[in-house]
Amino acid sequence: MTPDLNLRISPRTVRQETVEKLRLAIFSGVFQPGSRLVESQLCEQLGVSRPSLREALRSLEAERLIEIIPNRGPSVPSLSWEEATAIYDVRELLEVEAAGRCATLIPPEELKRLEKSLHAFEQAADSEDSLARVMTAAEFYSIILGNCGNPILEEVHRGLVARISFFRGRSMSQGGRAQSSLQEMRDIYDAIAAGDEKAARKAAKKHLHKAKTAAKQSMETAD
Amino acid sequence: MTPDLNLRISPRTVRQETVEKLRLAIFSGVFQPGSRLVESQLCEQLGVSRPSLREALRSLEAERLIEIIPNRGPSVPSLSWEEATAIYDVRELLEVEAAGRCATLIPPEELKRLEKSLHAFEQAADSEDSLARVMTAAEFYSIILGNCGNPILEEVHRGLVARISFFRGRSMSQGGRAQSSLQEMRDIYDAIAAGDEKAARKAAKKHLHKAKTAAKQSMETAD
DNA sequence: ATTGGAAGATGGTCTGACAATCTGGTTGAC
DNA sequence: GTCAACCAGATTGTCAGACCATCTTCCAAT
Repeated sequence: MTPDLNLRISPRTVRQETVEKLRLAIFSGVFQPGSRLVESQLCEQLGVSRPSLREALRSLEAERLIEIIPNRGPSVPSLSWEEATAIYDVRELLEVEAAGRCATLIPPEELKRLEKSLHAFEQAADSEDSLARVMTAAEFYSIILGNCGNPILEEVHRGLVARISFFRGRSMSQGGRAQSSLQEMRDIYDAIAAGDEKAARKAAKKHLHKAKTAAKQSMETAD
Repeated sequence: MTPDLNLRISPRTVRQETVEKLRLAIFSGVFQPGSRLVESQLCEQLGVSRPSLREALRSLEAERLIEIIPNRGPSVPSLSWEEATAIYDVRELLEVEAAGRCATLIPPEELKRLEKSLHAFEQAADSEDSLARVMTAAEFYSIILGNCGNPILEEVHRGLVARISFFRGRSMSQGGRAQSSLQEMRDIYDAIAAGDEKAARKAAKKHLHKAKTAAKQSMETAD
């Protein structure tokens, strides 16, 4: 068995970079939800031609990161609370399963990485950098999903999390949320480290429920 | 509250039709897995320009229905058994949840539709039309997923099912598979009709396990 | 005030072109 | 005869420019 023959260099095309730049812009909130994205403006800002930009927009549309209405063009969708709830529910389904599988499957070196990422989140939780909180928390999940033995689970999860990144940023900024989140993540880590599948599922479920509640509150107190 | 103002006509663009035509072509096996899709040829066959075609290809790429390697172009990915297994496992997670929710949520008229689609599958199972079997079975699931109260669950499920359509066609052609599938689907229907959430989950789980096993066998007996 | 239409903005689509890269076969050296 | 280097064709990546269809907005006429 050849070990991960990923040596194939993949030339970075203009379109790929465009997709990544736009994706990052959406995550970081440069484009507010509901705002329209005008092709000619984006072309100028990104320095790419219209065909390249449009291909990039199609990719993002298929990822559901933007909406494209015929003859009106692309815009950043503003998630309703109903949709966000639906996403959180599916996330719960996936994360609980992943945490459970991870508890029996994760190799020692990956467990080490998980511990490190937990510490990184701990530091971020103490700081005021809400972007760092979201990033380190995402890293923590990413390791769990990456070690659940099912790449599809990971892929689907990534897609869903991307769509609620806007909510995560806000709920993580809530007073006290980061600290309680940290405790919940510690519980997940402890369960996985102990190889206790059932406890891992339970901890993951609890964490998701709390995250959902926090998101809802941040929603209601907004503007 | 205005009731579902979906009157907004959506003009069918060239690109949308191109996406649908290509998707259908992949489902029905016109493009064999592993085969390359040459842009210039597709343009001629579909009667669209290269920009339009390329946008359509980007959409399909994001849906994971095709793979695009830089400087080598698009091709239909040939699913390994490992990947197919991973997809079946996630499908199970989603379908079990959907069947369970559906049991308590489905309104009477939708239950009627579900019954009808079960009968349609029954007829298809007796015939030799394997495409009809796959289509009617898909309809059955579609109704369940559409009434689970979570549109995201439905959306993710649709995406996954699309990727294993190739396998479904083959396993449905296996001797006896359609009949045993019919019985399993009856069990799911009965549980939902009775409003028995637990039984619905159990039946859905059993069905998926059997479908997975059948897919594996059809895989092993192939060329 | 409402309706109707005209003008500008924007997206949808096409044509054509050129450069970068890949592929396969041919040639040449050993 | 085998292997390596190389060259030509095929294919994709990217761009520029254009045109028509549609939407939006604003102004004028009733």
